[in-house]
Amino acid sequence: MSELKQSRPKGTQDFVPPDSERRRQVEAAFRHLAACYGYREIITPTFEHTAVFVKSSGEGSDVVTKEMYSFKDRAERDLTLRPEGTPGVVRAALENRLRLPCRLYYVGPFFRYGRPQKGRFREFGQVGVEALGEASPLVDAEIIYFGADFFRRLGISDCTVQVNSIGCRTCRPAYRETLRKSLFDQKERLCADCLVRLERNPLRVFDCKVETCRQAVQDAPTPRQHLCADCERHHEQVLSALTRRGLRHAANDRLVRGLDYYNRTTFEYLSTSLGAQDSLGGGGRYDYLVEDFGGPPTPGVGVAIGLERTLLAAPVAPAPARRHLAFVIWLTEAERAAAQELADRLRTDGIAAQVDYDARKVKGQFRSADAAEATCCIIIGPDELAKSVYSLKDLATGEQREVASDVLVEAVRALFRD
RNA sequence: GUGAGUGUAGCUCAAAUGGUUAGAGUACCUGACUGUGGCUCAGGAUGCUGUGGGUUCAAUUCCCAUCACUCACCCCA
Repeated sequence: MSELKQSRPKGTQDFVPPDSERRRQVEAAFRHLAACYGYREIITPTFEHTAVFVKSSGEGSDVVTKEMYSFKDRAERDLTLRPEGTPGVVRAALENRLRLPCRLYYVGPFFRYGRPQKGRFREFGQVGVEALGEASPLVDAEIIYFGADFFRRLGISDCTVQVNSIGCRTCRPAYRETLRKSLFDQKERLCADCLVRLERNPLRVFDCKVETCRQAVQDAPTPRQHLCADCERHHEQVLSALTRRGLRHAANDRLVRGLDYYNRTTFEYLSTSLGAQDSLGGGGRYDYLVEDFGGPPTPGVGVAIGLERTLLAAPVAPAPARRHLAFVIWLTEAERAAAQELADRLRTDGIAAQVDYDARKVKGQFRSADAAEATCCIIIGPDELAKSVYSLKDLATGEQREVASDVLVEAVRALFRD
C-alpha cells in the first residue's frame, strides 16, 4: 500500500457513502422520536470552558482527569472539546434563561481521549435528551422507556435495561460513610485504584471489575438498602411505572455511573453484541446540577446514547434513505450542451440529475450511471433531437421508450415513485 | 496510559521449514458490442511486501525499533 501523506487522526472515523447515509438515518430516527416525546433540539458549542466539565462531572472523575481534550486558545483561555452532553446543555439553558420546565435533545460529536477499540472512538457520535425542571419519577421512567423505545424501533432486541438509585443529599452522605467503613474493613481485598476511590468517592468501587473488589462490594451495604424514605418512594415509583409500561428491567445495585452529578435514578442500556464496550447508553437524574451552575434549584434527568454502538448493535444496518437520480446521456458533442440544459431543467423541478461530461463513449456514460446508482437514463442523440423527444431508460428493468419533452418530468417522477 | 495480535495490488487473501520473475479472486481499464449499463468471453494495467535498521551469499519470511490498525485492560457512548 503506497503511503499516504495524510491519514485520519487516531480514534476518528470517516463515514463514506452509504455508511454516512445509514448514520444519518439513525440520527433522523432519533430526532423524530425525541420530538414525539416533546423534546426540541438544542445546539451547543463543540467546546466549552474547561470548568464547565470539571465542576459538573467531578474533579476526580476519570473523564475529567484523563480523558479530556483540553487546550488553551490564543488568548490563554482553558477550553475543552466536550466529552459529554449534559453540562453544556445545562449551561446553555441557564445562559439563555430558558423557561422551565423544558425538554431538550441534542445530536452531535463528542470527544474523549483513550485507546480506541471496538465501539470506542476518540471522536464519537452521541444523541441524548435532557428534561429540565421535572421532578416526577414518572419522568425518569419515561426517559428510560424512551431509550428502550428508540432501540426497539431500530430492531435492537438484545438490549437490556439496568436501573438503580444512588440516593440524594439526605441519605447519601451517611451511606457513603457506612460504605467507606465497610470497605475500609476489608481494604486488603481492594485494588490500588479502589483504594484511591475509597477516599474520593467510595461509590465508584461498585464499578470495579477486579474479582476481589467485587467480592468486597458483595459484602458491603448497597445504596439501595440505605435510601431515605423519599428516595425509596421515588425509586419504587420509577420501577412500577416501568413495569406498568411492560418494560423489562433489572435492578443492579452496583450501577453508580462515573459522573459525579447523578443522584437517585441511574440506568444503563446493555447489549451483548458490542464486545467489551457493552453499554449502548445510559443516564440518570441530576437534581443539583443546575444549582451547581449558579441557577435556581431545578431537578433534571436525561439519557445519552452512543451512535456508533447503536449502529453496531442494530441487527440489520438501517437501509440508506431511498435516493433517486436521473442520468442524462449524450451521444455526440452536438448533444452535450442539450444534456446539460436538460439536467438543469430537471433540477429546477426538484429532480436529481447528473451528466458525465467527460465520457467519450455512451458505454462509459452508462457505467457512470450505474456507479452513481441512478434510477434511469435519459438519452439524447441526433435521432431524439430530430424528433424532439427523449429516450427514457429504466435502469432496473432495462425498458426504454421515447418520451415527448413536455411529459418527461412526469415520466421520470413516475419512475422515482417506486 | 498498559498489554496482546496483525500490517503483501483499490478490496479480500495466498506465497512449507529464508531461495532466484511476489500470485489468485474481486474491483478497475480495453475489446467482442462504430447509439446502450448490469451477464458472458478475450486481453490489459496495478505492488519501494507499513517505515527504518540489523542478521545472511540471499529477507514478504528471522531479529530490533518505529508507525498504523484491531482487540482487550482502564473508562464509558
